[in-house]
Amino acid sequence: MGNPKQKWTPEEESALKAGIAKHGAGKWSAILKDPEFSSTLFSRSNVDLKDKWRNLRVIPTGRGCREKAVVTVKKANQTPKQDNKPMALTDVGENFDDMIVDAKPLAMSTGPLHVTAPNRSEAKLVFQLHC
DNA sequence: ATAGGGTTACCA
DNA sequence: TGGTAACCCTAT
Repeated sequence: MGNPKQKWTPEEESALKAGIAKHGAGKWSAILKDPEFSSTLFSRSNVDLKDKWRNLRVIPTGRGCREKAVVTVKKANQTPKQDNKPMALTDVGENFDDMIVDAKPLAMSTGPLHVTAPNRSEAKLVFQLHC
C-alpha cells in the first residue's frame, strides 16, 4: 500500500515541543487532549508522541559527543515536602525548548552535577555528560 | 496511560 | 553498510 512510514512534519515537532513546554514531558495524554495541539497532532497517538520525543534525543552515533548541557530552570516550587525525584523537565517551561535548541542532546538522564544561583528565581543546572 | 524494548523502513 | 526515523508490542 502507500504508507509504510509517515514521516513527522516540522509542524508536528513544533506542536510536540509546545505541548511539552506547556504541560510537561511525559504528559502525552494532556498534550493530545489540548485542542490546539490535537489540531496538528490529531493523527498521532500518545505512543507516537513518546516515540518521537525519544528518537529526537538520539545523537548522531557517538560522532560529536556533547560534554555538558546547561539547563535554566525557573523558580520551581516552594513545596516543603522532600522531593528527591529529578523532575526538572516537568516544570521547565519555555526554557525546555531553548535547551533542546542550545544543548540538543541530553535529556532526563541522571541528576545535575552542579547547581548555580540557588538563591535566584532561576537555577542553572549543569549536566555533565560522559563520552 | 506511560516507559522501555525491539523491529522495520528509508536515506547517506 | 551504517545510521536515523517511525511503528508495534510488552511491562509497570
